[in-house]
Amino acid sequence: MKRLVVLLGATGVGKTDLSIRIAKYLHCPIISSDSRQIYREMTIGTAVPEKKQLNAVQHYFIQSRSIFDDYTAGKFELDAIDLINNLFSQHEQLLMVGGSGLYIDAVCKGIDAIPATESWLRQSIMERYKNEGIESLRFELKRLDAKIYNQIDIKNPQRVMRALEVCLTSGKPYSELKQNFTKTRDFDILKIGLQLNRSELYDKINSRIDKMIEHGLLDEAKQLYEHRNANALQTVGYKEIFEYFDGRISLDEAINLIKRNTRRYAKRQISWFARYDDIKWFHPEDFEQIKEIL
RNA sequence: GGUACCAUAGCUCAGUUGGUAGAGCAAAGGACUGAAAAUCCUUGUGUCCCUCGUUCGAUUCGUGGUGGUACCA
Repeated sequence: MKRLVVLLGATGVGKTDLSIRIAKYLHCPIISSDSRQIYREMTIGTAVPEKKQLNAVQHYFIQSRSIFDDYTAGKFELDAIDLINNLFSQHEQLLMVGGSGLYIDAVCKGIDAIPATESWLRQSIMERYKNEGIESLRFELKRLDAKIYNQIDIKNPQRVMRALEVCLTSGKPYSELKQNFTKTRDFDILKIGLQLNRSELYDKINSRIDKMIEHGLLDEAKQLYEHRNANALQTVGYKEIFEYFDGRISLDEAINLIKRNTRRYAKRQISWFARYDDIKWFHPEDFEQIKEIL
């Protein structure tokens, strides 16, 4: 059976460097499962691999979509599975690398097929949320789909809006479509997790942010400022700089906020990965030990 | 050196008419099937600076000290 090796871990832990070594060792390309490096307009703030690294190993999905594309985890599942099936005709093993938990799940266990929603509908639901508040949306959702109403976190506006949006586009209760069904893939999956102790990880994160600033994150953000409302730009490292451009905070404050928010993001990733029970954990320098299970 | 004010959670501070205390931020933990670097939830015991005194009881009042800030010299 063919095998997909999944390299995961919190942001800044050292996935990229190790992924190049693993890919060279396995003579295989790299499939990115990173929800932000996929956008071609963002480079510095998302810490895409260096040119040298991109040239050394064939990469897929890195900077392959536009921030105007409305890309989603659902599309990623379809695109990635398609690609993986093709690549398996030439490789025994493939390497997927990235820290976006939902994207990793989309590939490893699949997400339920749900009809695409129209963007005008989401717009109008968001308008309603702004004007009428969450209660009105909850009330309607409860009426349309009491089952999902009891399942989702109704304190979370995004969940309520999403559920409502699905009910309204599909004309069916969301609970009928969302079955949390785990697809069995016709390839094996090996999850390799990278771990550092918390203070070491936070140090690496902090110094990485300083480097991003040195490498011109401000210029990059300036280019993207006019598109700051795009989903893709709701991203740590950009939204704080936009606030600085708006004069709401100083540059120092923006940098400190980027560091803090990146640390929080890393913590959320760690929580997400903690629920997988099939990860083999390693220190990012432990290539020799990792080789033994490849 | 003198005078005034301050000293409470990692930080900024509130408060206790004397019955050992609580907000914001930070931090930690968690949820999460199409925005996911998003979004949401939960979590506050700390010699109330030290000393002696008054008191049944002091973080709260008083004395003395230590440190800080401001003004005066």
